[in-house]
Amino acid sequence: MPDKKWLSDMEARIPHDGVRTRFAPSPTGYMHVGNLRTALYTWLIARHAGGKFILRIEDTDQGRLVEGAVDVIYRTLAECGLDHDEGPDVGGPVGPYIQTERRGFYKEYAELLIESGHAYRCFCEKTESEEDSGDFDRGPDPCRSLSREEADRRAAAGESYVIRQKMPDSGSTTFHDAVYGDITVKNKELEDQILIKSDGLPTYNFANVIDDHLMGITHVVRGAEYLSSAPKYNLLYDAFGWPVPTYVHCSSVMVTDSETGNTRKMSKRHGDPSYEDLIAAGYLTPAVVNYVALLGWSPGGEREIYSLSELAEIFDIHGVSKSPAVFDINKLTYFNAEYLRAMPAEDFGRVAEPWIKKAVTSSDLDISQIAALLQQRTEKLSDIPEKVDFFDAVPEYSTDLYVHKKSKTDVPGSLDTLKKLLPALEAAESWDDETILKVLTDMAEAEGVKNAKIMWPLRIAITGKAVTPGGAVEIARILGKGRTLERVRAAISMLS
RNA sequence: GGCCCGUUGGUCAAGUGGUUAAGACACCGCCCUUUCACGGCGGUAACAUGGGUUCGAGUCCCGUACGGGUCACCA
Repeated sequence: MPDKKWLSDMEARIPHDGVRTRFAPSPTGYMHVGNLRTALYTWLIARHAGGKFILRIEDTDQGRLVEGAVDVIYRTLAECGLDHDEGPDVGGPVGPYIQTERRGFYKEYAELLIESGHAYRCFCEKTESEEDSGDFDRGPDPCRSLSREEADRRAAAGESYVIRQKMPDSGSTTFHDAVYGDITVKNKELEDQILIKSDGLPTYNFANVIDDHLMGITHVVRGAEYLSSAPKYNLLYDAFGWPVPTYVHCSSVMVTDSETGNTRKMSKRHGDPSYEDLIAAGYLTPAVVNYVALLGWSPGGEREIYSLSELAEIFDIHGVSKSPAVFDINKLTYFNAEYLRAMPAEDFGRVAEPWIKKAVTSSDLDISQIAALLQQRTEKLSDIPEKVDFFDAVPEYSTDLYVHKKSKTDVPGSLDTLKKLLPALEAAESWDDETILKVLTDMAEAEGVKNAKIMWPLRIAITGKAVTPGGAVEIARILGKGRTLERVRAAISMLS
C-alpha cells in the first residue's frame, strides 16, 4: 500500500480502546422489530464489554431517503435506552458519522485498490431499461474496463463510470462468523461488485468496510442477509491489509402470515408492526425490548424477565441462534402484562390514564381508582377503553346477562334482588367497600343465599357487561352512591 | 436455478455423545374466587427424514426433504 499522508492520518485517528460496535441503519423507513433487535444486540455487545456503541447513518442511496426517518431512529434508540457514545448528533473522534458527509474518503480508498490491482474502473453498456427480471442467470453486467485517462475523459464529458472490485479467478475465501462459524465459498462464485456508483457515492458493501475500519469497529453486527456478502468484505479487508472484525450475523425475524399460514420475514410492506406500531398498540418499551432480546437469543436459564442493564451484564454471543425466529405477539403480550403488573401503582395510573380517558369522560369519576382495578387485568394498554366504557354509561344489554348458572341467578330472581337491594343501598350511610359489601352480604344472609346471587345482578345492573374489571362492590364504590342507585333503578324498570 | 445458511412441541427455546428431552407463551382441565383476571396445581404436544460413525446420537459425518437468505449503480 502506498504511503500517503492522508492515509496515515486516517489510521492515526482510529481508536484501539477495546470493543467498539456500531448500529448503521439507512434512513429509509421505520424501525422494524428485526432492526431493533440488531440494534439491541449491537448495543449489548458493546455494553457487556464496557465498550463503545456508535451510531452511523448510511444514506448513500439518495433515491430512498425518507424525511424524518433519522428522527425515528434517534427517538427509538433513546426510548429503548440504547444510548450511543458517538454519532451524528453527539460527535466523536472518527466522524463524520453520516456517510454522505464522508463521500471524499471512499473514492480515495477505491483509487488505492485500483493501484494495487484489486479494483478497476468500468463503463457499463447495459442501461437500466434493459434490465431483465424474472430469471436468475443474469450474471455480471457487460462492461468495459476504463483506463484512468478514459475515465477522466468521460468524467469531463459529463459521463459516468463505476469502480468495481476485482475478484480472484480461483481459490476460495473463508471467513469466520461468531454465530455461524467458518464459512467457505469459491472465489469464482463471487461477482465483481460495484464499489463506487456512477453518482460517486459508495455502495453499502464498500462504505461499510471502509467506515468499520476507520471507526475502529471490532464487532460487526448485522442481519444474516449479509452473510453471502461477507467473503467479499474479507477480500476487501485483505486487499487493504486491514484486520477483519468479528462478524456477528443475526438470523431474520419472521412472522406467520395470517393469510397463508406460512412464515416470512417481517416487513413494513406487509404491514407487520414496527417498534412505533407496538407502542401505539399499548405495549411498553421495556417489555418490547425484553421480548425482542429473547427472540433469537437465550441466556440459557429459565428466567425470562430482564431489565436492559441486566441483559447487558449477561449477554453472550454464544446464545444467539442460527435459525430464524418467529415473532409471536402472544408472548410479547405476556411480557407486557408482566411489566404492567409489576409497575408501581402510580406509574401504572400515569400510563393508563390517557387510555382510560378515551372511554371515560365523566369528570367526577376517579381515574386512579379505575386504574387500580385495571392493573392486574390489563395485557396491553389498548385493551383498556373497551374494559371501562361502562363507567360513562351502561351500554345496551340483553336481560340474558342476568342469567348466570354459577351464581344461580335468573331474570325474575334478579329483578327481585334488585328491588330489595335498592332501599338497602339507599339507606347506606357511607359509601366505601366495607359498607357496600355489608349491605350485600347482609342481604344474602337474610335471604339464605350465596353472596354471588346478590352480587351478580347488581354488577350487571350497574355495568351492563358480563365481564368487568373488578366486582360489584368496587365498581359501585367508584361509581358513587348516586350513580349506582340511578343504574339500579334503571335496571329495575328495564326488567319489570 | 447456482451458491450460502438453517431444521427440538403451534411459537420462543434449554440441551455441546449416556437426561424420564428443561422452562416459557398459547391451548385444555381443576382449585381459588362476587364476574373477569391474578395466583396455585395438573395436562395435551417435539428432536424433519434416510443412511453411517459409536457400546451408546437430539448432540458427530453424508444424502434427501422442507424452510430461509443471496445472486442490484438497495441497504
